[in-house]
Amino acid sequence: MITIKEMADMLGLSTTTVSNVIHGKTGQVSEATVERVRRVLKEYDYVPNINARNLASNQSNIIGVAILNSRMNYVNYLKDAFISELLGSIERELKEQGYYLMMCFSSDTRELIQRVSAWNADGLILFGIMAEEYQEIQKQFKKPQVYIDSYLGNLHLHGVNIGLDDRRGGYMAGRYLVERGHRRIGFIADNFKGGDYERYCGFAEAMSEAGTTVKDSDFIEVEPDERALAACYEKVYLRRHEFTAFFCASDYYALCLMNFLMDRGVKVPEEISIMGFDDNIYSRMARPAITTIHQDATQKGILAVRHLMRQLDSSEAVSDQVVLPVELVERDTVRQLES
Amino acid sequence: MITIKEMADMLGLSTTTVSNVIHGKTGQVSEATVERVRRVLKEYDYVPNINARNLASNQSNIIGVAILNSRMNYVNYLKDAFISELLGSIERELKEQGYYLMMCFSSDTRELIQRVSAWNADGLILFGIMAEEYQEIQKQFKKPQVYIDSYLGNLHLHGVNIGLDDRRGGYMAGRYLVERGHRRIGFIADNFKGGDYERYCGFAEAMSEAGTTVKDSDFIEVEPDERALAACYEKVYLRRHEFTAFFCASDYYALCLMNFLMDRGVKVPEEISIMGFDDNIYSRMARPAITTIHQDATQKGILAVRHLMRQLDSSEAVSDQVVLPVELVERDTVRQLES
DNA sequence: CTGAAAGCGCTAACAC
DNA sequence: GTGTTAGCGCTTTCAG
Repeated sequence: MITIKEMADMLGLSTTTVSNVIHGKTGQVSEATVERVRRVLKEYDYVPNINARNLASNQSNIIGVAILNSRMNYVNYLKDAFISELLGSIERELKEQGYYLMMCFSSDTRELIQRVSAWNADGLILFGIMAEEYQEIQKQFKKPQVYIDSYLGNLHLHGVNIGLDDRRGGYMAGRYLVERGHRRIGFIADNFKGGDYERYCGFAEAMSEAGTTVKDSDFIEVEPDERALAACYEKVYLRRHEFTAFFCASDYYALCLMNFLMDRGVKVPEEISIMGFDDNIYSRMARPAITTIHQDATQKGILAVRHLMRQLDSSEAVSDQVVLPVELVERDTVRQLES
Repeated sequence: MITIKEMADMLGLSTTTVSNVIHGKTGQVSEATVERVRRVLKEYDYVPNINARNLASNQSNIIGVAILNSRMNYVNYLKDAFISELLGSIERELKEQGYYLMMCFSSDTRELIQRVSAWNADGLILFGIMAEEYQEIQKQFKKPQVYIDSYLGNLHLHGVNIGLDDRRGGYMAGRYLVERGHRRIGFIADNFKGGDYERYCGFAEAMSEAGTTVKDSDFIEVEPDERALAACYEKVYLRRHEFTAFFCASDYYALCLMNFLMDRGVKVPEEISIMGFDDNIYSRMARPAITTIHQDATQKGILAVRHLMRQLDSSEAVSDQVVLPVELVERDTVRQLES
């Protein structure tokens, strides 16, 4: 790999001049030398040393993409369809903008911050952050950041959060089920914080508008891991007669539940109705296709990057809360109950 | 962010000494100073500047992970379940070994090489490479590399290839179908190169053992994009009476096909049988669950990293071809035909 | 229009 | 045990 200095020597020029034509600052350079330099650049197939560049310029064009999950024993984050679509979308958009993406999957805020500091990342996109972590990050990391699906309670937000109208999504699902005569509905999620909690609240609101209150025991907490999930669903199966429908906080859980029940001879939606949340491949490809609440992971990723770029460009702190809309996608897993 | 020099000044020591205790080269340093340095390290929360370190040491601990796909207009590679599982597994394993992963999704070999050269990556893991690209990469990139699922024809391999017994997988599928009385079988893939071609050959071999030859028109080429795929399946639907079964080169295509047919009232497996390949979430979660050929993406990722580490450690070129076994997973989409 | 030179933060050979 | 020093390749200010 040839260096600027070598080329400069070769041409009898200074490194400054070579560097200038590399960066297109060609206003101050004569046509002739520009041409000579360009030729050598091509001929020797010059590739800049990014480490040197970053060191000298004190910026990196790296954006860290963090998925923190304190309670999680996820083995492979990318097995999650939502996460991988989101990450793929961010990667694409970042590349388009000339930035590099650095994955930061961790369960430890300190580790995350160390990583991005060590690499001198120019910005951070964070997914699924809660209030405590948020505060730690704010304290340690002073560069632009965009949050996705993060619930910071009533903390003042420094930066941008790309969120979803989770509550309304939950409400729409609840309302839809209620309108079809369902009153005894189980809510399934792997946590009751953040977005899932909001979905629950919206759901409960719709229920109470219909004059039904949701009992604590209608909350069903499951575990993400495939085997643990099956164990949870075993219990759900035993309790199935308590419910006419289940509203799951993700399509994945909805699909797993549906399969679990169908494999035991329970008919969906004849005997039990199911709704999901996300409208990703799981609900679309399921048969019967699962009625769900739509959100757009790709769009979230794109928006996150755009907002980060805006901060990077303006170099002034922007605070913004963007809330993406949800939409009900009616498919085949909810039955109209006769009254 | 504090620097080594600052700490050294602060302590009245040289940068060497500080650097030494940072790296645990504490043999040459007195207990007392080690302690003093450590205290400052903690107190000021020292984080090394990786760009500086890389520049000075001329290595980066970065491993590029490349997915080249020349013919592909993939919008989002990570939407592919196999790729994202593989990538997640590589990420995890790389982190465990103290390396950083840099994604290189591109359709252009030159771009890839530039990227990894610019960052001074220590090694490369490449997925789905064909002979021509392989030669280009060999010429341009001189550091350790591991290939995954790459078919290099009869080129001499420099490096390691983690492959799959694709041909045998195809053969097993073909044989299985033949044993159940199927003779008119469509083969569905999005290309007829590399692994998919091998799968086809194995399949054709099993067919010819049964005294049937596969016609060119039994080759059905589809396109990855969701809408284009539907258009292809429209044609398949019209030709459905030519076949009693379809063998798809991926679970994804199998699931899409099954849904497409079922949505039009075709019963699977009663009217038509379907087999997939991969044994990933698509075949497992489908109903009826899809009979398929198993392979382990996570394992591939882990092996790729391990083999790369071996090369990195020994610093001698290793050439190796590892072929992972396949296995037939019998589920519910193949019917026994009466004779 | 072009060049000299300082410095980014760290490593490592070598000297004391 | 500890310190000096010369880079790594590039950017950027300032001077001609």
